[in-house]
Amino acid sequence: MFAFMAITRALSDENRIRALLALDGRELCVCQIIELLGLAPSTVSKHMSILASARLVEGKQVGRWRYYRLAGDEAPDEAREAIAWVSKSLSKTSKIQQDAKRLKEILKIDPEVLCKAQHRA
Amino acid sequence: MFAFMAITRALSDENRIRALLALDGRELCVCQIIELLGLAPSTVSKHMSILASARLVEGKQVGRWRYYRLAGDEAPDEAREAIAWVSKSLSKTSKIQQDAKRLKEILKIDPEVLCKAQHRA
DNA sequence: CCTATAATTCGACATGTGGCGAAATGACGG
DNA sequence: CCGTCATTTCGCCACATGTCGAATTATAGG
Repeated sequence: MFAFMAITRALSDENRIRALLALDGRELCVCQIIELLGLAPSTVSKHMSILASARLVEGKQVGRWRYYRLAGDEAPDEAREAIAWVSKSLSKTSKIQQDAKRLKEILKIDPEVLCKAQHRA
Repeated sequence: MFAFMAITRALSDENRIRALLALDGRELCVCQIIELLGLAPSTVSKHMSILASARLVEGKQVGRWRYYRLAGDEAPDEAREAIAWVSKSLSKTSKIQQDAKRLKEILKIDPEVLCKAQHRA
């Protein structure tokens, strides 16, 4: 029940939903999610840690970068089912499609360059 | 997206989840839900209206009483899928089973008597 | 080592939310 | 109509949460 409520609370914020769906089919570096959502790094970091606590996503450290991806087989059923439900319900909506489009552009940028640009802003 | 977020926000409170699952397979009068959750009538009323706005439940007025039941076929897919997911994930947990047991006792009481008892408390 | 830098943690603030009790609403029975 | 009573609405309070910027941590590369 506790674990389940962690999932529903994690899903109750629109920016977290957008971050979650951005991870559909790929890994993303934190700075790429920052770019997509247009929020402060600290805010995005907190959102991702909430998603990770709920076991909806997993993070892995690669050098200075941290990559997140959707929870895989080792995650609890309820988490994977939640992801499926969210994805099915929203992947066709205009907001999420717009994000997908914007993400394509972001992925073209070398992460190195992206992070430095954020540092200056 | 708006409608979807209404669902996830509705599901992000434990008492609302308990109320939702209590409606699995039956209609309940507001005073019965009040009794189950042990909250003030005004609080329960608000919870139910949040669930209803998200189209997870429907209310119908019968005389002085208002009955709620789970959303049926006319509800959006995402709402019905959410209910299925919640039910599948939680119906076997001890908290929800306890609620089911307690609900059986509550259903034995004449609603008329139940409401009056609450009025005095 | 020392600097630069990606990410997180911390501290502060505004806003949102769950809770209650009191007052309002609406429906039934005299 | 008028009182009774189930429920909702309103006003309020305590607390949770989203957000940011500043300070901190950890890692790569001179």
